[in-house]
Amino acid sequence: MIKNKKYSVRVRVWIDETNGPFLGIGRIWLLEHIAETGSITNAAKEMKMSYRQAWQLVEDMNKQAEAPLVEKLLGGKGGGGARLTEAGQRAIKTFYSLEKKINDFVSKESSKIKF
Amino acid sequence: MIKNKKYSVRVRVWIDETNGPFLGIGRIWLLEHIAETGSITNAAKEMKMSYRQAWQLVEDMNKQAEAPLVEKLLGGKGGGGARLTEAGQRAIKTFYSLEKKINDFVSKESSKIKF
DNA sequence: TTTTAATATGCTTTTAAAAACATACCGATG
DNA sequence: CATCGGTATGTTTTTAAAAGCATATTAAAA
Repeated sequence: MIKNKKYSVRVRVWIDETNGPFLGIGRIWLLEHIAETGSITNAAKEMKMSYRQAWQLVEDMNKQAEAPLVEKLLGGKGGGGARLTEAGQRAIKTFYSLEKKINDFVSKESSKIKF
Repeated sequence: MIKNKKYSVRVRVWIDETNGPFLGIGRIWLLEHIAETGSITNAAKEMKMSYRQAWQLVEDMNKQAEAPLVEKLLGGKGGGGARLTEAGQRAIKTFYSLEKKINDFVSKESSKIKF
C-alpha cells in the first residue's frame, strides 16, 4: 500500500559561545519583546513566561556577549525598565539574516529529497 | 572592555510529515541501535531510555513513513526482535546525507559571521 | 505442549524544568 | 523623603515528560 505522504525539512539554528548556547530563536523573541515593551517584566508577560526565567535568559545573554545586549535601568520614574543596546539590535539582525540564509538553502535541498 | 569570544553556529535538522516530526537525529540513533542489537529492548537499554518510549517512537516512525522502517518479529526462538526494513536503512542514509549538506553549508556561513 | 524472551500496552511513580511566590533593592521625581 | 513599579534573587510549588512497573500476547523451536 502506497501512502504518498508529504515531507518537509526543518532546522533550528543556534549561535553558541564557548560556555554554551548564546542565541536561539526563543532568546531573539525575548529581545524583540523587551524592545517593544521597554521592560523584562512586560516582555515576560506577553510571552507567557515567568519574569525570573526571562531575567535569567537576559543575564546569560549579556554574559556571553562581547558587550551586553540588554541594558537594565534600576529605579527611577516607572521603577526602571530595560532596553536593547546597539549590540542587542545588531544581534537580532545578524541572527535573522543567518537564519534566512540557512532556511533558503534548506528549502532548496529539501525539494530535492525523495522519500 | 573587549571580551573577544568565540562563536559557532549549530543547527538541528528534522524531517517532518504532515502529522508532526518524522525523523530527527534521536530517532536515527534509535534505528541504528535497533539494527545493531536486533531488538527494541536492547536498543533501549543501550540508549538508556525506557523500552516503552523506544517502542512508541518506532510506532510513530512506522506510521508516518510511506512504508515501515522497522519490522517487528513476534514470538519465536528468542521471543522475537526487530530489524530495519529497506526503507529503514534508506532513511538513515538519506537523513545523514541531508544533515551533512546542511552542516557543510552552515559551517561555511558560520565563518563569515562577525559578532 | 512447554519454554522462551521480546513485543504490546495500561497504570503508577520519578524527576527535572518551569512557574509561582515572596521580598529586598533601586533611584528618578512629585 | 515617600511613592512607584521594575529589577534582583532565594525558596516553594506545579506540571508535563520520561521512566518504571506489571502483565498479557506472540510463535518458533526444543
